[in-house]
Amino acid sequence: METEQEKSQKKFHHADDCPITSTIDVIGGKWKPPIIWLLLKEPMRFGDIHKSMPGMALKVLSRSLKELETDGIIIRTAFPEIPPRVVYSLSDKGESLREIMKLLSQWSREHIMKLEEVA
Amino acid sequence: METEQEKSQKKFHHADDCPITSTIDVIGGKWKPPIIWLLLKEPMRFGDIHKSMPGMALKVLSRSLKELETDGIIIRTAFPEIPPRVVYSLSDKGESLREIMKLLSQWSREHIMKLEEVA
DNA sequence: CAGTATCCTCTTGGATACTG
DNA sequence: CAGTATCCAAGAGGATACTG
Repeated sequence: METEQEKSQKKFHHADDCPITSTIDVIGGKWKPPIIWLLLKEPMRFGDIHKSMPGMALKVLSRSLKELETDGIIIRTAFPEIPPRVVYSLSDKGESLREIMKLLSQWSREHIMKLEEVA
Repeated sequence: METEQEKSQKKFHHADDCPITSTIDVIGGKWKPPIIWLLLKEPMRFGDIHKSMPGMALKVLSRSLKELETDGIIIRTAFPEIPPRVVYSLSDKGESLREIMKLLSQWSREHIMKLEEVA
């Protein structure tokens, strides 16, 4: 009998069709994982996210947030105040990434950070 | 009491320190996931991997394989024959990605492909 | 405060030709 | 067969100045 993995492997012939690639497209890149990771803890304002990521250019943050919003991972809520206040939070779809994020983080601690201790 | 997630979030202030980012660095990019996915099924020769990924440039494949080898994910075995034969297989560390890959693939099927059916 | 606009560099990805 | 070498295009990432 055919396994689940074999079934889904038959589905793709190009990388674009690979189910894993399409997930990486959504959560991949240098800054999206830390952004999701932060928002998994609590909703945050634009400026606070920025402050939490020293080194990330403003443009990169705003583009990342826009893409995550387009992909339905996060929700942007703007309050019509002066000065403006914008809060980003995870959608249900974004929340559903929690287990994956935990696994990715765990794998890193077990397979990457331990090497650094040795080095 | 402090959760596991809170503990590891304290550890990073830059994206480079984010544990999830360092995992994405290893398995991210356009072609690495499909390569790992293929090798999770069985060891494969260079040419066969190439044939399985139409559209991927040779240079990209060889660079990806080299990086995966450097990161300890795959093992390169060259047989001293003419014509040469080189087989790539997963290391234990690569094999340990199986659960993550399954989750990523599953998430895609549940949250991305279903949208395409509607569209 | 929450972004845009501009200009820049570096990496990734890609097509094609060539080699041990 | 299993790659390299070369040249090129596109996008990600980054620093800084500006705006509603």
